[in-house]
Amino acid sequence: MWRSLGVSPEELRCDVTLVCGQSFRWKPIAQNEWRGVISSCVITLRQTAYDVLYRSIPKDDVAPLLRDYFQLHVPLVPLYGQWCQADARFASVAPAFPGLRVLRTDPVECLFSFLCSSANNIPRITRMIDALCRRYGTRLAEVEGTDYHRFPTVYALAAASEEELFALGFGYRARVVVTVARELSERGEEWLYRLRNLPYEEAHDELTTLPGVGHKIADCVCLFSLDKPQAIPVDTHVWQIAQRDYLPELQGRSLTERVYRQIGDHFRARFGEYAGWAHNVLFAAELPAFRRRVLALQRDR
DNA sequence: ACGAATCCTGGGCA
DNA sequence: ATGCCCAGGATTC
Repeated sequence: MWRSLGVSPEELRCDVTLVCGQSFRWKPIAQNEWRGVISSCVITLRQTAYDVLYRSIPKDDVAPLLRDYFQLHVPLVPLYGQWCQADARFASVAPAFPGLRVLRTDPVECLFSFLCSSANNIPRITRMIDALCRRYGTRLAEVEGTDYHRFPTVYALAAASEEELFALGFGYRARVVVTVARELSERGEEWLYRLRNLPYEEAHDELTTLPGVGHKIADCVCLFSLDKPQAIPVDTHVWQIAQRDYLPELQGRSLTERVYRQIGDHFRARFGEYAGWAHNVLFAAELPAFRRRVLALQRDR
């Protein structure tokens, strides 16, 4: 039996939000339906013309969990209005991506997901995370013939062997995952959760003390799981966007630490407190999987 | 401080 | 078929 989340498509659209590389745990199971795991719940979402509906196993009423996960306390429509005012370029792509929110994912899940992201692509990262959960995560339920697992704890990952992860197809990331898991199990998982209470810059710098975590991954974890909406992860796509649309004087330069910071500062100055959310829309418009939407929008004008 | 090579793998492309 | 390039990067030199 479906329950209503009571949120309009302008405030939340699942189609892009769930599969644009913030979380790698959602799978489309039918037209306008997705299934994934949040915490220890297997959740099914259905987008309708007026609302988002949900079902969950085993708990029934996971509305509070979902409202937190989608950060529904943040009104998105006014932010889109503000960003369109601030930037003509944003205004030209935003209509193709209504309701695109930044998720509030679990920090452990977020960190290990992005440790797998280096020199990689979204479909493959999704497969790797899937393998990781199946192998090291607690099994939660079987739904329609598919097993769903909780994301592994750092302690489970710390007990894994590099060889085994390599065999699962992690490549050179196998070592990074195991190393960070062992370091975090010594510091305790709480160390990571406590970063939510620190200012953005401090949380960012703390994260880079972990081996294999540079600016980009630190910013991903800050934005998608640590309540730092001003964090701007500059990946190759954002680097392209910055050179092409915002800071043409950077063309021909390379993405050094200084340049990285300069790009983030530019976005923060332009888009304000929730710059990371705005950046996420521009980023999605750049992904191969969604670029057609932008083209279609521009054709219709 | 900067730039380049290196690391696993899979898909797209010439 | 084969080789090359690139994909949500960090590290080393």
